[in-house]
Amino acid sequence: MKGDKNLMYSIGEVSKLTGISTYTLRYYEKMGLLPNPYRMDGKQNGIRQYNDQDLRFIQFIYGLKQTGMKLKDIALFVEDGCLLTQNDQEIENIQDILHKRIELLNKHVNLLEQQLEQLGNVMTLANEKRSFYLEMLNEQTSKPVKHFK
Amino acid sequence: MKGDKNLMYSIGEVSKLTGISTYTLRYYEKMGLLPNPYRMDGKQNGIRQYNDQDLRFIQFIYGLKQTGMKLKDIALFVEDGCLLTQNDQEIENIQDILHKRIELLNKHVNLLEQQLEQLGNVMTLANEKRSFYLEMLNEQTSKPVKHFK
DNA sequence: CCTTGACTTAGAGTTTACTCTAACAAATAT
DNA sequence: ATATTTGTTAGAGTAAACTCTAAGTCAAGG
Repeated sequence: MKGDKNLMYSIGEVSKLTGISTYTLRYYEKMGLLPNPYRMDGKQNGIRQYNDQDLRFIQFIYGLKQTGMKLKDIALFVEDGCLLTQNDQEIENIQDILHKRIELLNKHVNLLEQQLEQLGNVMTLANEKRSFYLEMLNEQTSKPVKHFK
Repeated sequence: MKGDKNLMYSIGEVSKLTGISTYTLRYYEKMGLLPNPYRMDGKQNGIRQYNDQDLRFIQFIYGLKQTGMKLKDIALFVEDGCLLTQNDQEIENIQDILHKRIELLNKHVNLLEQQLEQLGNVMTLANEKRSFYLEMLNEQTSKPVKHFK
């Protein structure tokens, strides 16, 4: 709880803080990427209220998405996470759930490592090509310009 | 020309060598990601023939795509490249084209650097979460299992 | 009181990037 | 000679991931 402001945020505020549109936030919720947030009671019954923990969770999930995890895989990950908080589940299942989550994370970390490698390769190639173009530019400018017109 | 086999490849061979489907290769060509390849003359007039240089180009382009460059941006990049081989262009334009290509590559390299950073963050978080789950698993297994059933 | 603005929902529409189908041609295999 | 394979085209279909619309609720400001 250290450093937490214990504030609640509307979907609009979360949208501004994360850069994810409200459409997309609701869509992610529907798709099972985000657990159902608390809703206000009384007259404003139904309005979503996010806390700091929710916000951090959304940012983590978005990080997974941004680095190429499929929405369906993220949903799987989140689904298992939700089961962990259901105390009425049989205790034996928790081990299976933990194994599944660990496996999913392992799979993603592997993917990230591959991406890292490919990214490096493309950067090298891009830099090489850039140097080539820069060289061409130099040649262009050092020689008197020929006009064909 | 060193190391080149100077072979020609059909679209099917290119597909097998690159792992890109023939549908996708033709689609990329239509979208302007790949310059029009040579076609056979005579009776087999119309059949695409790719050489080693084409193959390397396709692989570079695919690398850009795989690391998150939008097809439209790749098309822009390629479009400018094609102009370079049109000798009837006015010479002044070549400098502009080189500047544009360098700018596009700079933009992409920046994007890649950002991705690299985000990737690192997500990996750290994923590893942390994984450790947490592993710890939970250990606690689970060291204690006698409680049955609620 | 009434407008403005932020929220709610279900569901329709859009964009991107393929992915495939249909209909046909030409070369190779049986 | 016929069947199979591999190619050609235009254009239709699909899946994922948004993105928006329509119709409505609620509360604060002028």
